[in-house]
Amino acid sequence: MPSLTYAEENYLKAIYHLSDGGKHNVSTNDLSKEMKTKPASVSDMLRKLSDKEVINYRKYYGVTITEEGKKSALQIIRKHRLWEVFLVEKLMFSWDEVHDVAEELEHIKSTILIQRLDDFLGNPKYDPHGDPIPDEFGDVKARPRIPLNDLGLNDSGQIVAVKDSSAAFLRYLDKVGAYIGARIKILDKVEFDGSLEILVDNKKTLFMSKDVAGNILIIQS
Amino acid sequence: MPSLTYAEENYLKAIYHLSDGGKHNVSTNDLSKEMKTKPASVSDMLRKLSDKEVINYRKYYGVTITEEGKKSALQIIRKHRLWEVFLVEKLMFSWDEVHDVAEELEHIKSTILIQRLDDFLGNPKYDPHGDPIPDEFGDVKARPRIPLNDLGLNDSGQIVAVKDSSAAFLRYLDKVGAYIGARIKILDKVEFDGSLEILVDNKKTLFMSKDVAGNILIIQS
DNA sequence: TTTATTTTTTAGATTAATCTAAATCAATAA
DNA sequence: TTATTGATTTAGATTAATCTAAAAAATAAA
Ligand SMILES: [Mn+2]
Ligand SMILES: [Mn+2]
Ligand SMILES: [Mn+2]
Ligand SMILES: [Mn+2]
Repeated sequence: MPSLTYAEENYLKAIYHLSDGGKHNVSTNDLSKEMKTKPASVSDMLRKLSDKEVINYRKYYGVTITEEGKKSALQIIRKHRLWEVFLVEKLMFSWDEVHDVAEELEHIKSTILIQRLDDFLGNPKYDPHGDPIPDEFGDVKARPRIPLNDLGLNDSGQIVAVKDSSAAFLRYLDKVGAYIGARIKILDKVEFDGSLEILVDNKKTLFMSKDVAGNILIIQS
Repeated sequence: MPSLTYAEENYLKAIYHLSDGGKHNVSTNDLSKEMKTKPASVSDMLRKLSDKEVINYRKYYGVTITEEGKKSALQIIRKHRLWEVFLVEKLMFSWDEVHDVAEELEHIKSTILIQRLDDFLGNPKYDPHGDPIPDEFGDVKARPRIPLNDLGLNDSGQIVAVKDSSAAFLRYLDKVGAYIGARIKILDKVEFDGSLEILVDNKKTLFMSKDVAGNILIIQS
């Protein structure tokens, strides 16, 4: 694996995410938006990443991630998610507080550190937002997850992840009492605006907008 | 406290240490040696640190650290040492493995992270090398410590810290069975080369060179 | 108290990561 | 199929952290 700078790691991770794990092409403008840098800066960075052979770059046609790049990206994601677990499980952070700190911790370079952190945490399979943690070889246990939106009336399932990990969204979920692991059932779907009424843990009913429901990921059952 | 870059933090910490906590003046060449950079680079950096008012810099006459600078340095040292405790106590690192990783972790910017790490570790007062951990206000519980060298024949005491934290030295101590907390007594002092014979925990006798003894710190008793 | 030596600073480059402004390419629309 | 538009790249700067080589200042030696 080529050695990447801090900034290169962040770009590569963004490319991995925006391409949905390498499935699609990513454009300069999309990256520019994601990274909050100007398109010109992105072009510069793409040349560097291409030189290091972690992406395939054809000028004017966007990028795809290489197999090598995917491996590197998955190691960064692994670190990010393990640190998130550490912060929540051991340091009592709430799930809306961990992202920015993990964004820094993910760049600490030490293989042994991550191995031992993984063991210390009991080799967790998912992070606090329900996202799978790649193993040391980059293998990911992907569960099939669908947006809460896609359930029909009277369907039921379990919340397993969130699509949006912003503090604002997570705090909203805390407030209304939606959490990962919660069992839910669709009591009503409003035609007009796509909003839902759901039953949480056979106990509490909850109204939520289409927008919110689209960011909650479910395993149907 | 002014915000410092990664490199600025490392220089400031070096200045703090080389000046023995602000007691002495530090020269450009000394810093250059410590930081493994050229004197020219040090001069550049001193101007920057001076602009941020963490050091007093008089061209050609070296630097002293300001009160503000001392505070900043102590926060970095606090983080470094807390992370070292974490690595040893929780992740099963040995005391000779922690330094380089802590050197990176100390730069993670998050007040809440350090507060919670401190609590998680049970508010330790000393790091794995016996060095005191400054509290959140920068207050340090300094114990009087003397080099093992300075003890006289039949004097006894307890190992509380090491002066040299290099992996080589620490592994040597592991090998011969000297550790922090060990009770020791001077059985013999060789005039010729300053080497010592000591009794460890009333059990095991140990020979060590003057050089080694000078890097072991003791509280006499 | 001159001269020589050592230390320190300045000048001028380089690399990484960013920016703005200008140029260029590709896709779309007439 | 050409013109327009929007996306992307290139050119030229800037800031941070380093370097080498040269100049200047302080210290030590004669
Ligand atoms: Mn990051
Ligand atoms: Mn996450
Ligand atoms: Mn450091
Ligand atoms: Mn230490």
